[in-house]
Amino acid sequence: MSKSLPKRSEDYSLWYNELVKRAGLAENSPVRGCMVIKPYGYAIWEKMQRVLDDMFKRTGHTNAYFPLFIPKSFFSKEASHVEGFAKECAVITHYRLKNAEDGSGVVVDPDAKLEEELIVRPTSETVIWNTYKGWVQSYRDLPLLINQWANVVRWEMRTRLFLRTAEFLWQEGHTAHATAEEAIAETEQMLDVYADFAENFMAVPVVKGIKTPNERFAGALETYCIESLMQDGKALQTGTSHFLGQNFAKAFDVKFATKEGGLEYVWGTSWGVSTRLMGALIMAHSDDEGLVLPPKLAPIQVVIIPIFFNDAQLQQISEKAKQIKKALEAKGISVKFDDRDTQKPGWKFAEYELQGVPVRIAIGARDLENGTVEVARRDTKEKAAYPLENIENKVEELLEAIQTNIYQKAFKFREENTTKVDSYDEFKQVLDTKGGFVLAHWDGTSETEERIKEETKATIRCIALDTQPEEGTCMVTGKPSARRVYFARAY
RNA sequence: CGGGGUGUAGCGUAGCCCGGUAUCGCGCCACAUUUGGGAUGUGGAGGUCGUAGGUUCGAAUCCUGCCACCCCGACCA
Repeated sequence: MSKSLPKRSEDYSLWYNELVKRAGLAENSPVRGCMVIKPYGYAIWEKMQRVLDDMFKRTGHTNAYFPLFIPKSFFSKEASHVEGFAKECAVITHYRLKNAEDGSGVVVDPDAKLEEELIVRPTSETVIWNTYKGWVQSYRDLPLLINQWANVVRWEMRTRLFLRTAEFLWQEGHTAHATAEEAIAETEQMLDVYADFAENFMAVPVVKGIKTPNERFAGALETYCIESLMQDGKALQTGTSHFLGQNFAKAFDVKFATKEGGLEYVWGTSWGVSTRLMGALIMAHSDDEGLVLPPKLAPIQVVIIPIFFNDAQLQQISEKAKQIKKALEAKGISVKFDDRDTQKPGWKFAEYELQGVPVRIAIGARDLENGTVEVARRDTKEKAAYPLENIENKVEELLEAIQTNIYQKAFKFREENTTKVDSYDEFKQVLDTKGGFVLAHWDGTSETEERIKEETKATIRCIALDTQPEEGTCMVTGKPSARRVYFARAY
C-alpha cells in the first residue's frame, strides 16, 4: 500500500474511494453494492444518530420499528409510489433451502414458494400507512409523530460506498395530521432540523429548497430538500422531507372523525436522512492527507501522542498526558492517549491525520522541561507550543474554532462556486469549466428540464426557499420565468 | 442492462502478446541500530495466479462460460 492518498486534483473519485477505505470507515462486502461499515465509520454514524435522535425527540417524535418485509400487494396501492420504486426492489419468493441432488451445495427448495411474495423495504410508507389505519380513528389520535431507524434496500445499478449502496442505514419519519397546514408545517420543520444538523454539526452549508415535479418523491405532493456542494463541484442531496398530502391516507384508507363529526382522510409527511450523510461529511471537508472531521461529530476529538526514547521517559510523559486527558474529559471532550510503543510518533501523526482527528497534542522530553505541549489542528495543519497550564481551555477554544473554520471554508467554497448565468451557452461553459451550483432562469416545464438534463447532465437541484422573485426569461426557450433555480451536476 | 477495462500474498503490482511452476514495493514476524513528521539494516513467513471447464506432455499466460470490481451510459437517498 502506498503511503499517501491519491490527489483530489488528479482523480477525485479514486481519492474518495481510497479515503473511505484507508481511514477505516467502510469497505466493500461480498455482496455487490453492499458495504461493511467499519468501527471508526460506524462511530461517526452513531454520533450523527445521537444528535439527530435528540432533535427528533425535542420536536415531539417517538421511535418505533416496522418490519423489513412488505407484502407485495401493499406496493400496488399508491400508483406513483410503485412506479418510483418497482425497478429497484429486492423480492423474497421462497422461505427454504435444501441440499442439491448432485451434492453441489444448497439450492432454493421449489416446494417452499411463498403464497404472497414479499418486498424488502426500499422505504416504509406502505407498511406504516397500513398500520396507521388501525391507529387513527379520531382527531384525538392526531398528530401521529413517529420515526424509525432502519436499513432499507434499493437495488441500485451503480453503487459507491456511503453515497449509493444497495442497502443503507437511515431514519425515516412518518407523521399523520388533521390538516394540510399542519402537515406542511411538519415537513418544513423537519427540513429545518436537517439544515440545522448539516450546518451546525456536520459544518456543511446547505441550500433549502423544493424539488421540481420531476425530482419529487414518488407519492409526494411536494418534496423539500437540502442540497450541498462537494469539493469537486458536484451537488449532493443531503436530506429530504415530503408533504404526502392525502395520497397514502387514501391508498390505505386512513380516515379520522373530525371535531365537527365529519370523516376525513389524514394528511401525511415523511422525511429521511441516510448514511449518505457520511459521504457528504467526507467530501465536504477532507484533503489529500485524509479526513477532516468537524469536532462535533469526531469520535476522537483530541489525540495525545507521547514522544519518548525509553520507558522512564514514557512514564513521566504519561503522567502529564493522563492529567491533560482527565482535564479535557471533565469538559466533555473525547480524548485518546496513544502510548503504543509499536508505532513511531511520525507514523501516528500521519495516521490520525488520515482519520481526521481535529486536535493533536504531542508531548516530549523537551515539553516536560519547558512546561509546554505541542498542539496541532487538523483543519489548517498549524502547530504551536502552548503552556501546559489550562491547556484544556485552549483546546476547547480550538475545537470551537475548527468547527467554525471548516464551516466557513465550505461556505466560502459554495459562494465561490455558485454562478449566475443568463444564457444557455454560458450555462454549459460554467458546468464544464468550474462546476458548482448554477443559478439560471427556467420556464418551469418538465420538457425543458429534461432537455437540459440530456444535453448537459445537469439537473435542477431545487427551487430555493429563500429565492427572491426576479423577472427573466428561460435560458433555453426564452419563455418568461419568475425566479432563478439551482442547477448542478449531482451525485 | 449496453460499451470499455481489470482480477496474481493482507494491500499495490510485474509477468500474459511469444505456454516451462511467479517479480517487485508496502505491510507482517525476529534481531540489531533507531525514535520531535510515515526509520534503517539483516534474516524470515506468507500464493487455490477471481472461478468453472477446455486445449496441451505442461496454463498466471491460449480458448469458452460464469462471478466480482472500476470507468462511461440508462436509474437513484
